[in-house]
Amino acid sequence: MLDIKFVRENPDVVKQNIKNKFQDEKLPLVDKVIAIDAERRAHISEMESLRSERNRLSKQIGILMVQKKIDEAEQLKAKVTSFTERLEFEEKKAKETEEEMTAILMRLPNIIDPSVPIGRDDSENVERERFGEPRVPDFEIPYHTEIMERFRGIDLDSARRVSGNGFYYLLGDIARLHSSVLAYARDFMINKGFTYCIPPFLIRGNVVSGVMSFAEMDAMMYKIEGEDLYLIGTSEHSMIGRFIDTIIPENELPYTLTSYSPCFRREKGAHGIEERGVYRIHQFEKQEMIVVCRPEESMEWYERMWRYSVELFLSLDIPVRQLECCSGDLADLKVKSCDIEAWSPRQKKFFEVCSCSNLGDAQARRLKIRVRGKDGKNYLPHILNNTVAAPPRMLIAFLENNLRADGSVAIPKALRPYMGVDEIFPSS
RNA sequence: GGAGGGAUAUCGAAGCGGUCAUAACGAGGCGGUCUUGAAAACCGUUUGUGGGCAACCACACAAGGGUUCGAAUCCCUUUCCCUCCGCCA
Repeated sequence: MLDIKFVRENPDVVKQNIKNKFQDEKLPLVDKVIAIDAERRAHISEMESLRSERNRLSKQIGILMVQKKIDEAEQLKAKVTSFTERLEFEEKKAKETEEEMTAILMRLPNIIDPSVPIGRDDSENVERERFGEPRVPDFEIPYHTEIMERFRGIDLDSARRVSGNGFYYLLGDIARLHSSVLAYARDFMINKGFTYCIPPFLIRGNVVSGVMSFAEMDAMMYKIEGEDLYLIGTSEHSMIGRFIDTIIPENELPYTLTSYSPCFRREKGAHGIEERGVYRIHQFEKQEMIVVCRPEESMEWYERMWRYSVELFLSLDIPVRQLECCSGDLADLKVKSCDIEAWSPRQKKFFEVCSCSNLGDAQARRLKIRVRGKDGKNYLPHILNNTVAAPPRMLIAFLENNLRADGSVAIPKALRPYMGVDEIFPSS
């Protein structure tokens, strides 16, 4: 969400940004929102002067009442009543134009960073760098569910009967691997100086609508029947919700948080649930990182954050690449974002396992999250988020990359303290 | 779940239909006087958002409605906190 003042003063910048994102259909919105804003301010001025007049007269009425000058007071009362209708009209108009303005502002994309590559859609995303050696072994790598089944590590049939498609039972070593990865990811971030946090897994409707659009809400969120509560789709929802409508003392920044939560997603719409396996599911667990920082530091944090993901995956012997989102593929709220993709020796290509985003001040403006500066003035912080690890999906990359010809799976050194063993063997 | 009490600035707290929300009164923070330095004392200063070129104005007393010429104050709904009872990991 952009600042209306910025749009008013820099309409050409806003329009060029829309063109860069190939959303030309939104171009007319810029002039429209500027016009509505002018109308809105006119109504506000009129409303406020009427209120000022009413306050002045009401005060006089009070004084007259005390002095028992009832007739004069009654006359003034009539005078105030005479323009209440006009006041109510201006109040209504001011509110309406404000809502119209906000609705349009929500649709205008955030100004992207100059470094973002210009491109129409995900096919034009840019590979920036590869890390590790993508290898294709000389034996065949089975589909990830098959690897898990060899360990008696997954039961999708029962999950379908119990909960439906998009859920899983993990068992034995595979379940332990899942927990180990989460615990390792948690400690990895704690060692980077992040504060570990376990947030609420259910949040209120007003928090949900604060952190996402209505369309996203409908496509993603599960609602608890008869309660004003939603299951979170990611811990980011409750983590950011924590700061809604607050003023943060500057000396507390940066907030560097790493949160754990289960994530629940309806996955309604475009992609739907992947038919086989644990690639795209209704329920998974995730370790996340969130940074709230001063605007001038956000790009530095962005670079640091995606590199943390790279470091974590390399420490588990999983080759990755950084894929930068081009302008057209970048979500409207984001200034810059990239995916960390893990190597799949089975598919002989990379697939998404982490998503790192710098949202600039857009999220803070929407949610009224402010920082009190040393000079006493408030400003909007920048907010970033990134995946540390989402085990069900990353287990695919883990198992494929650490699988040996004899069917056993090597446990990388970093994970051994959590797994207790160097390798795991399929059940006979 | 039942009964009662409460939510006002950084904190405590007064105000309980008007003429003290530019929020009394305390405390804390900041600046100053005094002091070799510190403490104490004294003086000053300390909310946010929006509109306006500005002077200034409007809005905000948990949130949202209502009554009224006028609401922190009265009424309704919701949320949170405290005390007691019941239930329960």
